[in-house]
Amino acid sequence: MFIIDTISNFAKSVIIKKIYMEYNFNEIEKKWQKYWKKNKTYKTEIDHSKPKHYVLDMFPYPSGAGLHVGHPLGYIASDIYARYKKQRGFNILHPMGYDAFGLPAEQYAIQTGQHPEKTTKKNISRYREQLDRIGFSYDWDRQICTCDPKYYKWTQWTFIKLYKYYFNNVTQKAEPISDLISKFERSGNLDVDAASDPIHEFTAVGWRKADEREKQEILMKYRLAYLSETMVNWCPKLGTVLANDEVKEGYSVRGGYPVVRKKMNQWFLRVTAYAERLLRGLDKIDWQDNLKEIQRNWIGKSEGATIFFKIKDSEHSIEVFTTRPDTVFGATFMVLAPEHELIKEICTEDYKQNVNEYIEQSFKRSERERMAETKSVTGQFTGAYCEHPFTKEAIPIYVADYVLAGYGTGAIMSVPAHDSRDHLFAKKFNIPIKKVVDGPDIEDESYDGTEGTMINSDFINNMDVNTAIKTVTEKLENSNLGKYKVNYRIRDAIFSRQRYWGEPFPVYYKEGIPYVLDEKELPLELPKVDKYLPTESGDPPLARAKNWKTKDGYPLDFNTMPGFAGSSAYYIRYMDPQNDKEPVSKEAVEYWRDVDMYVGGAEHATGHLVYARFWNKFLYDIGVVVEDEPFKKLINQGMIQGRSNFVYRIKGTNKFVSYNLKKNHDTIPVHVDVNIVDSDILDVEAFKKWNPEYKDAEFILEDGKYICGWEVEKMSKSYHNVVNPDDLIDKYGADTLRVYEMFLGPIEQAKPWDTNGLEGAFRFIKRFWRIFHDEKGNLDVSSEKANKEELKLLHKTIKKVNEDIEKFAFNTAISTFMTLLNKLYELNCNKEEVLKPFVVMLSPFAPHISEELWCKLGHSNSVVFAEYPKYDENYIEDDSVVYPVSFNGKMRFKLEVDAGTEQEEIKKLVMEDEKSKKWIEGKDVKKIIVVPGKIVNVVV
RNA sequence: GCGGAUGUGGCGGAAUUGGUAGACGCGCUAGACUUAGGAUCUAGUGCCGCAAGGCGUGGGGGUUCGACUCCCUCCAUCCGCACCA
Repeated sequence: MFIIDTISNFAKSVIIKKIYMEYNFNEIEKKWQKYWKKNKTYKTEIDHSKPKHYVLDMFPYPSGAGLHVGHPLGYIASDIYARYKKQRGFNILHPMGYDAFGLPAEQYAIQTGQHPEKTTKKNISRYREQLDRIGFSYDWDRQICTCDPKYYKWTQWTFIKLYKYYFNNVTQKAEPISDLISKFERSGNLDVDAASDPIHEFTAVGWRKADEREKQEILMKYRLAYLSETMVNWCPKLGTVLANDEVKEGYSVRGGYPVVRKKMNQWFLRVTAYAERLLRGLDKIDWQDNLKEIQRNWIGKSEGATIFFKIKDSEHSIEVFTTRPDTVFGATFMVLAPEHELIKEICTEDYKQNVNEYIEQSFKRSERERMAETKSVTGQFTGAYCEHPFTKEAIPIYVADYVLAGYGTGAIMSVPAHDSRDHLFAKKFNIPIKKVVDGPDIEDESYDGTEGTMINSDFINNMDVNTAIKTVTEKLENSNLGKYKVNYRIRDAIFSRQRYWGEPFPVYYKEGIPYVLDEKELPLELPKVDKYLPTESGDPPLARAKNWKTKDGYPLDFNTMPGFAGSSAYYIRYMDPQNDKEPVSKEAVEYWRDVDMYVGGAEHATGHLVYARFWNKFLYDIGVVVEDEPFKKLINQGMIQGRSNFVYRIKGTNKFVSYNLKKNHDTIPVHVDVNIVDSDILDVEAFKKWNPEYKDAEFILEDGKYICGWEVEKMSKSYHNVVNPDDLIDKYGADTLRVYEMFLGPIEQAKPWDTNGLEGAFRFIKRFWRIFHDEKGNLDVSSEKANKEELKLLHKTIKKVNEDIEKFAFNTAISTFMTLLNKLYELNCNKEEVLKPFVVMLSPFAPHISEELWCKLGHSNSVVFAEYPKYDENYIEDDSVVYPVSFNGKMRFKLEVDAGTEQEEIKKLVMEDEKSKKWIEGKDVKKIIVVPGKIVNVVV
């Protein structure tokens, strides 16, 4: 007790000190973080006596802005899971690293001339500081960093392998190019069924006659990493080419700069070769269904047929792909994509000018424009006709940009009666519409369905659609007019970037022909350049490097690899990060195998998660890894949204009106820094200081307070709603932050951040601390045996928490802890028999306080190594059951009976009960339903 | 347009397999201890109603003794893909 008769700062500081004496999270957290580091508590080694469990976070790009509270959400979840699994007897691999190549550092380098490595290193150490304060159980000795030459050596190594392998469609796996060469030498490419660019057939003689350049050109069409000229998404502002998924609505995803289409020579990865395996692999892995669906969509498999339409008065034919070969008799015109190579050849003199103009026009239209006009169709007749494969009728050929060059064959047979876009086109150009599937009227709208029988269709008349598809396809194959075909929407990934801050290609050019370096020469390190910009002649920044040549003097490639190169196989390097002889040792990969639990953002659904699966499958084929799929289970954490606060400025003044009074004024909402708002009440003085503009601001208050409005938005600097974890840790401690982030709601769901709620988690942690102590702050734990009720509570908690952690439902696990703690206070229970297992259970969530209490309870080893409490169902058996008794489904009262009471007996008890009378009065009891252990329902 | 998800108090969210809707927490109200409290504790808190009671899980309909949960339909919000032949 202390008596203070005047208010003084001294008194306050004494009181604050007292609170800190109770639970000084600052000191405790620092102490244990130091302990973990010193004792290498989280060091992981291969241990064949234990089952392995690999828990992985998507590694971050270390941006200059540091972490906000949304970033660690997934890390906290996976950390809890990893710590829990460890206490359950697993040997845990739980590493962290950095995806360190990337545009922002390079942009910064362009602006300041500072080497991106320098900024990257600085950002990494800032990230590390922030991560360390949250108390993660990473084995930092395994840290990797994609921009480290020791790491990217293996990215380059894999590229060389991809270059030296092709995909055999028959075996459905990657095989060495050298095997392909021996096949060519034996019998040309006649017997080869491999993933390749379009290629003409050649014989063994043809192969042997070819010179080096021709041979290399042929091989290039088969390699899994290949150089090819294509239309690319060129971003002039960034001076680089972007992959399709890096472009959104005609603008770059990073930076938001315009993107145009341009023809260039680029490195590609033949991802399409693995399309079927990428698709089938999804059935074997435990990912959220919506995510698998996105990937299926992305791969875009469709079955159908290719059909050749012979062009009149020409050698050529047009190959089309269709999923509806049954409608072939309804094809009344053909459409080629503007990029189609045959257009120039077949176009007649009369139409040449119009066609050329149309093509030019459509090239000019950006992706965005093309998308905006999906309702209208444009096109141009070429003057040419082709022949229907069965009826031999003449069919006009059009060019139109609703047909995409990159999908199927870039040409379609148009069946206006049964395809809505074709219908639109036919109407516009007055082309006949021929109905071939019996069904709804097709005058105003096409009938795209597959219910109905064939009409006007020669040999398939009266068949149903599915039989017709089969019959037509067979006929096409038998008469060499076409064949069965599976088509995929997924495209090969462009792998070159005209940037500096990425992995250099281990490629040199000899007489213009590309060759890869010998593996022994890796890593090929990034050279120094004077500027991080393209050269005056438009070459990428690497062209500025002095002596950018092999030791024999051949020029090296100027491109660097894209962001997904370094992130595609990082999980493998964590298994054996220091190995400089091979990507991963046999022993390590055979022990750790694959990632058991992968946690990260859903924004990588189509990028990283497709490329990494592709990359892994290739490494599997060449025997580097032992699992075909890299990520067995995957959880997407939802975004944490910001909760913005607003003040309402009366138009044309510097006067602000409180939220509930604003309707009386003409106001504009202004974002205000959430850090000067508490429970939506504005700190008026802080507001005045916040921005010089507001230093003379006036306020119209309500109840003496200024109430702010609020809205859920993205967490962003520009909305002034960013909350920094460091500030919260200073104020509440890391354990509170961890508990609160998990308590917020289901991990997969997007949810708004609200700092006010943090108090609840803080109270829980403080109450947890206090139950171990007396008023003086001394440890006070009873060694008395726990009674039946207490044990029942404990074991119910163990059961529920186990179930919840296994399914990543941390929010309900925490509320279970809160309930247990509340009950223990009610029961006045501070018995070690209950509290000890409680500490162990809570330690994955709040590791620092748990370590401290564990230590205080007399343990010399870290709680990390403690055994997880075992659930015993004998403790939770009840002697009696409380039945909710409902009448017509509405619960009216509760009835306690002994466990094991017969149903008939329960019915009798209910009917005899005083409280029942009121509800039965004047009505007939029709039926009584007793669900054992659950409920009684009386139907009246 | 196609595909997917979500909709529950003032707020974040619970609810096993169809069986007590609103656990747990925030906020709020009242009180206790206090010179004081951004500490702690106690009680209350879905809505309407003095009460008895009634109404309540986006709207409407259905199945069932019983529906947040299953079925049909409509609406809203979010995400992914976007002329995919």
